[in-house]
Amino acid sequence: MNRLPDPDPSAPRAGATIDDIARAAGVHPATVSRALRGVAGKVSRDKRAEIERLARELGYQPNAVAASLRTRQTNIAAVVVPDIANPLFGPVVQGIESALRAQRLMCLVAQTPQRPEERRELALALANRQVSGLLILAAESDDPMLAVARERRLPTVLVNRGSGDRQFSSVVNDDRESVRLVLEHLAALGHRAIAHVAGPAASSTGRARRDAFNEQLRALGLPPGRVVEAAAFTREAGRAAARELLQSQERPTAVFAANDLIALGVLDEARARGLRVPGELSLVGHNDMPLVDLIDPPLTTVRVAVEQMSRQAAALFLELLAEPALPVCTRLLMPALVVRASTAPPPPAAA
Amino acid sequence: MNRLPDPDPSAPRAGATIDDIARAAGVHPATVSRALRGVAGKVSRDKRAEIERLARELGYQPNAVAASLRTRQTNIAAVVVPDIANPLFGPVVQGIESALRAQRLMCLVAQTPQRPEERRELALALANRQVSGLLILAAESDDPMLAVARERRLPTVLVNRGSGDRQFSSVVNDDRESVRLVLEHLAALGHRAIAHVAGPAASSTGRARRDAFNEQLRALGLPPGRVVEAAAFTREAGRAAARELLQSQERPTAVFAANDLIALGVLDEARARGLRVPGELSLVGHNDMPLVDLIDPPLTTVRVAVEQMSRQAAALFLELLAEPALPVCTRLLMPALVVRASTAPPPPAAA
DNA sequence: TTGTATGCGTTATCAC
DNA sequence: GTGATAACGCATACAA
Repeated sequence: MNRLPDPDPSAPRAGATIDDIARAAGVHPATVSRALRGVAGKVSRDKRAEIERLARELGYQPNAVAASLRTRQTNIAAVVVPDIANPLFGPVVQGIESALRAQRLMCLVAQTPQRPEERRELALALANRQVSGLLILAAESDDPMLAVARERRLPTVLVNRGSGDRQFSSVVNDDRESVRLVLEHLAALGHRAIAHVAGPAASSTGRARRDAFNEQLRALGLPPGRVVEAAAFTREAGRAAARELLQSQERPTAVFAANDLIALGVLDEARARGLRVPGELSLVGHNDMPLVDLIDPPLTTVRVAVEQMSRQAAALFLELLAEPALPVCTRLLMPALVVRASTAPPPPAAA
Repeated sequence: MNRLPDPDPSAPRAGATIDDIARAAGVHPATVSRALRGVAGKVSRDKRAEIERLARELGYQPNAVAASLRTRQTNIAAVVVPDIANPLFGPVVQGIESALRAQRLMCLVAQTPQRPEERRELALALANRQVSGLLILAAESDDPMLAVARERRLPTVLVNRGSGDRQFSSVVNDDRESVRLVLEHLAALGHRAIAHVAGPAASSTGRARRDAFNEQLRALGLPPGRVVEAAAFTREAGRAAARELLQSQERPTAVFAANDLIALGVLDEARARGLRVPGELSLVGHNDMPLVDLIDPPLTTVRVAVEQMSRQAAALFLELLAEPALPVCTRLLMPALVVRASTAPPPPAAA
């Protein structure tokens, strides 16, 4: 015999189960289960009422873990994000959570570990918890998490990064368009010496924007621009990268930063060197994160359709849950240039 | 008989269970369980090795849901937060998640619904999923979630809001100290007509800062200041509240906003009215959120010990899990004034 | 419409 | 050390 006295010997309060209700109502547990879940046309009007009354009376609360074990579904979405505090990812997660919870899905949120091994472990842990699927923000290329997703056949949506091999559905900003908008704007102002502070090569957006940068420069008939790589999408990394860029002899007249944070770092460095922005140096960021409209000077940047991104990601995820065999698809989001005051024509001398 | 063909008739890939391994190894499932969990001194060296080998070979992955059902613990912490995208809460959640995952706890993150009824439902849903406990950010007073936490005996930590009735442990900024720092600073600059744009009365920080405002004004021998209430902790609400404040005849010479977002709204409104900040109006925010150092003018504000907050919240939560009967405790975090350029002496005429 | 039987995958107790 | 057994709480196929 096993009365399971293990977990807690003090046995605070049992908490009624379906069996308790069945006993009280003089019916079989199966009937209670059906009644409480409102299975249509399967339980008589009065019995149902009685069962519901008793459930309320006994303070019955269903055990979702037990139900999950039986039905093999948890209704939990795993959201994996590099950094919740990031001003781009935060809003995306917030949008995803809202959309998903409206469909009765809860979100297990985990931050992406650095080491590949830990990433793999994370994905495995998530899979072992039987999550319904994965939403991965800013996955890196060849991410071990993707391998796990494939092995375990987890419905997966990539957000803000495409899968190079088109193995997973994704929702991403159209980075080539972003870059085109920026460069056209700078070219129209008269800039020809344009540099790019790229994001880490490990990130697909980092690579995509860098490639597009070179490509669009050519397309616009501009000379090749210098590219330096920031070690991360942070203000500090941006500043470090800018140091290299701004101390050289042929200083660019305009800098396109891979994201706003990096742009702020560039701004820090320009300030430190006494360079006026935009007088001596034009600066463009990317993402239009909150408050960049209030800094001095208000930052010209590219607005990513964050709301669309989270909406579409959630929608795609739900489709995938409903139809796991759904063909892989990529949804491109159109960016918009937001011209503010950090860009101006180049100084006469340099033009 | 029931082979449970219900969930998925296509039956993609079984996925080995403990029983499969037991069969393959010619031992009892219980032994496999013990071996795989590394229960000390309970299974022979060689049998364990063999079992581990087979587990690897069969690609065994434990089903955490089943284990949770049996052990009655999920190792999932529920983090409830008004808005993940909020520049204060985002970092707090990020810190909590990091600290908790280091202890093998996953975070179910949910955003606080507006309606009390929905809040109650959320808390119930969380409890029904058998989460190990709750971390609630910015709980409102008389929050139905707290009632559920009590009823269901869920280990609960309140973050950035105290529970009025001291029923729950909490980690909060010392708001009285915050206000003291601000008012001393403004008084030292020579301000006497100081107003406060308060947060919603429903929030404990809103109330706490407002009360402290009146109290500290008296303590410093300053005349009572006007208080207007913003409908929410947002830039828009701040602007709306400021409208009321700045159009009146006896305009204050300094405004203390309940948080930075509200302060930005006040700044918007001041700008719209052609008021120079800090020349004609000094402005102080609260929280020192990212980028307020870069806006024009750089905002004088109060820095909340965000990292400490998440660290302590996680630590307190873990203590509570280990010892549910832990006496209720409140951990106060010391704020720091960050003086930047949005504050200056009042204009001569008004001084 | 309701009851019966069984299993989801794991772990704890008890006896050997 | 190991096996046998019995749950954890719920939900379904099937029979009645």
